[in-house]
Amino acid sequence: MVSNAGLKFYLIKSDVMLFPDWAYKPTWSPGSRQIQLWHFLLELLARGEGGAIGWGGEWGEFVIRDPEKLARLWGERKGKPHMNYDKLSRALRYYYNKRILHKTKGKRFTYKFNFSKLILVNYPGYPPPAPPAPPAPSHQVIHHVFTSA
DNA sequence: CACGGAATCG
DNA sequence: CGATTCCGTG
Repeated sequence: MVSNAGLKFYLIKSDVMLFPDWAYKPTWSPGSRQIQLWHFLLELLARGEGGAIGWGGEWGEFVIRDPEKLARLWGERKGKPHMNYDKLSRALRYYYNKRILHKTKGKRFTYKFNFSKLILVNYPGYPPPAPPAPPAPSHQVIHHVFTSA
């Protein structure tokens, strides 16, 4: 992992993933509030932990390989020992209206992040006035994905 | 499994 | 507000 100009880069299965700092808050920031579910999912995905959850075919798509294990992990993080996939998935469904996630229909346990909307929802000041970064060619494509609506 | 209303909580 | 809990419906 490499930090640079408020952005973090993660190497995952030979793909370079980029998350803005605010999007990668495994712990609670200055505001000191509880971890959010989609933060938690990005955290597991970024680590490429592989077991419970992993990236899917399309950009931003992910597949829950072991739903009950994921629920158990999530429950541990939140101190909810009775967490299960039924309840976790309800929380995911609430993300549909918030435009953070949507379901990949037909594909079991498969959802997809709306990365650009994620930025709008959680970082109202986006995009920053001056994004003058002279990015390395390898990062430029991905940076563009994030900055375009 | 997936969806979404409703009540409830911290 | 962002879940958690519970549950009826398809």
